[in-house]
Amino acid sequence: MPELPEVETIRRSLLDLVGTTIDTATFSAVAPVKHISAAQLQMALAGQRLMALERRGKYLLFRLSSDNALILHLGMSGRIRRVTDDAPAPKHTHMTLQLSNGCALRYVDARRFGVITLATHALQNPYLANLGPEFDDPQFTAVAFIAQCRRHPNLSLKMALLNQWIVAGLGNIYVCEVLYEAGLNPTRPIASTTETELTRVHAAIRAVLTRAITHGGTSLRDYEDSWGQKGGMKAHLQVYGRDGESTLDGRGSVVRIVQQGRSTWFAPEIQK
DNA sequence: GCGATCCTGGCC
DNA sequence: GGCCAGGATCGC
Repeated sequence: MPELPEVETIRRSLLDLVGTTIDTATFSAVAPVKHISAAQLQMALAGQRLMALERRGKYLLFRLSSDNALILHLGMSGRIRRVTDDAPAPKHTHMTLQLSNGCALRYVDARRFGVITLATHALQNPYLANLGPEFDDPQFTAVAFIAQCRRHPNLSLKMALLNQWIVAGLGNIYVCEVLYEAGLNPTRPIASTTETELTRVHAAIRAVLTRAITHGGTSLRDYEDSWGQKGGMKAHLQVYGRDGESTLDGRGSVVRIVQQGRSTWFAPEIQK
């Protein structure tokens, strides 16, 4: 479900918990814990102080006093909720962190496409190993972006932005929005694009993600931050989910196509 | 590259 | 019952 802006919004909603200690960590029998057993992870988390909360692409990183980091990915349906009472855990609660301030964090993920894992110091973890740069990294320049794109000439623009190695954090919503803003057809292969066009894509990535974070992400169905607050970016989407309608700004009409099994929305008259 | 696959749930 | 869903990996 969540892309970079949603994960970033969740991260910010958790920042007041930095400095608290994880008293206990418990897992469901089918928790999507990877590369370590739930029992080992439970031991690695108990008694740990939460030193910092970071984000890498769509991954949320809980830095621990042991120098390890708890890594969470929310997949399609993952949510993180905080609770201060002892209300029963909702269905599909796969991890509960009981914190020293009396608050508990719940990781809820119906489809279990998410990931719960542990990284050692320096964030050694296979899930983070092949991630591309952050969109706001000073080293993520238009020149660097174009150079990475040119290594994959056969990829369509849609697929190039959706994989996580050219730039990290984009998902289906924001890829559609970025390509609308750049005025490019999502089916265009990288090889057919000019430097100018890719420079526009680079600028659009930065603009769209920044705007989405400002609005607290996009709540289509069930995305909320850890307080249960929905994001307001949906009201600003130009093309995503609007097949048969006009773009939000009224400049064109939106169609839906399918690329490698994923829906793409775009406005053919505007995106060439 | 492309489709299949991992899952559950909501909607038509 | 069928289709769709904010993701990513793994085959051929």
